Amino acid sequence: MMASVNDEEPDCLSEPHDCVVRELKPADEKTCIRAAGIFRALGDLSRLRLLSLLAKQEMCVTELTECLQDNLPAISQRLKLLRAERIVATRRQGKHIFYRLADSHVAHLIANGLAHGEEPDESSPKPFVT
Amino acid sequence: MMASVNDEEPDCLSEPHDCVVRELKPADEKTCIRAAGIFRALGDLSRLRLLSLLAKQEMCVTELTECLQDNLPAISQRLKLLRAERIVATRRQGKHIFYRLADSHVAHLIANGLAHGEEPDESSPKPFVT
DNA sequence: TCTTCACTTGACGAAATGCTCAAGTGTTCG
DNA sequence: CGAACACTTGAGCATTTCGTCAAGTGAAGA
Repeated sequence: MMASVNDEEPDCLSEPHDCVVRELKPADEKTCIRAAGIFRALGDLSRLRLLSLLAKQEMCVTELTECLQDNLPAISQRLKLLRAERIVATRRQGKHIFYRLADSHVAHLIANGLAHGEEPDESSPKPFVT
Repeated sequence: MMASVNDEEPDCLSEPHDCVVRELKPADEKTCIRAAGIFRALGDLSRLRLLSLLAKQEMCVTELTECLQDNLPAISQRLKLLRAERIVATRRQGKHIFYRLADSHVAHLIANGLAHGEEPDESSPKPFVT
């Protein structure tokens, strides 16, 4: 079950090359967990499409359904996950529930990601098979 | 197989409330696909930890293995995926292969995500069950 | 050339994820 | 109150994804 950690001293490290940085630690664990959760939530095509709409303006579920041409429970499930990650926030108005991006930080993240996605590709996009 | 698109006119839209935005379209499809791919790649705890190291400095695979206390094939698989998404780039130096973040855009995205992850949580983090 | 080191790849099983359908909540209006 | 509307939730299934082990590749040095 445990990952078999490489406890043998590799020559690579005992016999140092340019940079030996064995002491360097990854970012704080909780921070990573939270950030990974956000990225994972953004890392789904259907959810990102939905968020690209909410980045433009607040919308209710039925409107999202209409704009995305998808069925309502599917949208609702996605919104539920996005709410759990606090990427979107809600507001009730009568029978309608309006969704919006939770904060400007999230909005920037999405805008930046989409901006990067727009960049021209030198080589092929590579759909990556595991 | 096809999503059962809501082709009935919902009262919600025929009888407009504050904003009726049925014409609003999500961001360009290719852009979304590419962006979602990047976000998905960042949205895994192990990979994000790895990237948080590369955000600090270029490292070879063995060094990453040491810093992350994980086994080498696992790291290599993650790097393969990150390379496919062009999030990291490589450089060969003798027997070593050094990895670094592919560009500053990606670096910003990671930095922003981690910064957001650091923010204090008002309510519970909610590990979201599907 | 033959070995060693550094790393990559393929294959397979376990776990997580996403969608769909059916049923359930909560709000408004007659 | 009771029906209609807007949405949420639960369960089950089909994929996708991730880690692990074993085998493979490529550069460097003896």
